[in-house]
Amino acid sequence: MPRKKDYDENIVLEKALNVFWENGYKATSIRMLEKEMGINQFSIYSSFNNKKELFLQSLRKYREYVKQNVYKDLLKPDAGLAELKKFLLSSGDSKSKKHYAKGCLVVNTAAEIGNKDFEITKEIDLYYDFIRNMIKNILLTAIEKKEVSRNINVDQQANFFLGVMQGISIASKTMSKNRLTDFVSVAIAQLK
Amino acid sequence: MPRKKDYDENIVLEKALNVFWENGYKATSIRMLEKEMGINQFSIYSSFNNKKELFLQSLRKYREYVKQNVYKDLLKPDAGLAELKKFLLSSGDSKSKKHYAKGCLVVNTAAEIGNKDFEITKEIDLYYDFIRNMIKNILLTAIEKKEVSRNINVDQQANFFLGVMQGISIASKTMSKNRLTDFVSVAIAQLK
DNA sequence: CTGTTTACTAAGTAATTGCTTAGTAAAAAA
DNA sequence: TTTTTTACTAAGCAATTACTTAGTAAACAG
Repeated sequence: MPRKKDYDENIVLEKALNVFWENGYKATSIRMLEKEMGINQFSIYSSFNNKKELFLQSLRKYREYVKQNVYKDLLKPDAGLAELKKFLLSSGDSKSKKHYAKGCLVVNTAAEIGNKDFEITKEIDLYYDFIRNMIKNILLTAIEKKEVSRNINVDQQANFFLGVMQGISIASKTMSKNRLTDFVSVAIAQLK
Repeated sequence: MPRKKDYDENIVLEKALNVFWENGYKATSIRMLEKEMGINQFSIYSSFNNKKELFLQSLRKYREYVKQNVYKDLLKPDAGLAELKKFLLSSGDSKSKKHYAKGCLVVNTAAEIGNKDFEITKEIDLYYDFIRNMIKNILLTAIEKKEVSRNINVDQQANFFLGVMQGISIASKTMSKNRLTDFVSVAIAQLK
């Protein structure tokens, strides 16, 4: 019977995800991936077929990652206006931690590849669906908790905050914390 | 005395701008530029020094371009709430015209290069300053015209709409017209 | 005309791109 | 142990990358 793989595909995929996140799709070379994933090119191709499929799998892994990390608090069933506020206001702080903000991998990908590749666009859509749904649930909870008016249009507001989050991802790369806070504050305040 | 150039540097720069706009910085090769600009590589290098400087000049040209085209109506001294509304609501329509939306070159560049290159970041900042200032003037006019309350925080609102416009640029690449309209409608409605 | 200066064409540079292949190592069924 | 199957290393592939260089063409002062 065959020899066993020396590496865990899940672990090297997460490392690949981080290289793509740091550099973007085009600017990430197989040699960079080889180095960061800690395996030979041959192994990359035997496990992930080609660069694009490795990227597609990275996008899927990213969705998993943010659910368990970035959006953890927002996904709790009782998350309401307070959690949304806290999350958005802290979105600008990532810049102070690191030398520069990486932004959201999906937003970066939308900017780089947009609607040019069908399969990549499908992954972008899936990510947006996830965000939109999460926000919708938060708003419904906020209504239950009487934190916001019953009269708000939940779907419309979910699309608004999805757009705002795309803006934040870009803005956090170059804009100052104060200006980002202005942006987010107005977005939240309009919920009355 | 020397021979004259066979091409107009202003014209070929505008063509270069469009190649960068369509493909992004990294994905644009000198061969592509050579072909679209209609001149030999030697001429590109003799006029623009290297790829990065050609890109920096393209970013400056882009600012000129949008002032004379995209933001023309918004830059009129009497532009107020009506013009802002009209502009934002029509931002999503660019998608219906073309096969896919190119978005804003500066937003695409912010996503691709972010804060990694000092000179490029400087150009991004200059563009944002221009947008922020334009919005501020529109809001001041809108107050004069009593279209919005005297009590709004003009600087804060300008940063808000700057963020919204970054969101629109990304969102217009993959999101549907209806969802974009939701996003923009809420952004405008909060001005009361 | 001649001489000087710059612009052109076209070929070439080394380095890097995504991907493959030839040869060897290891795991376990027989 | 032998055989089969897959995983590894390392070298190699053609194509493309940003950029240069050698040689020729054109503009015009003298």
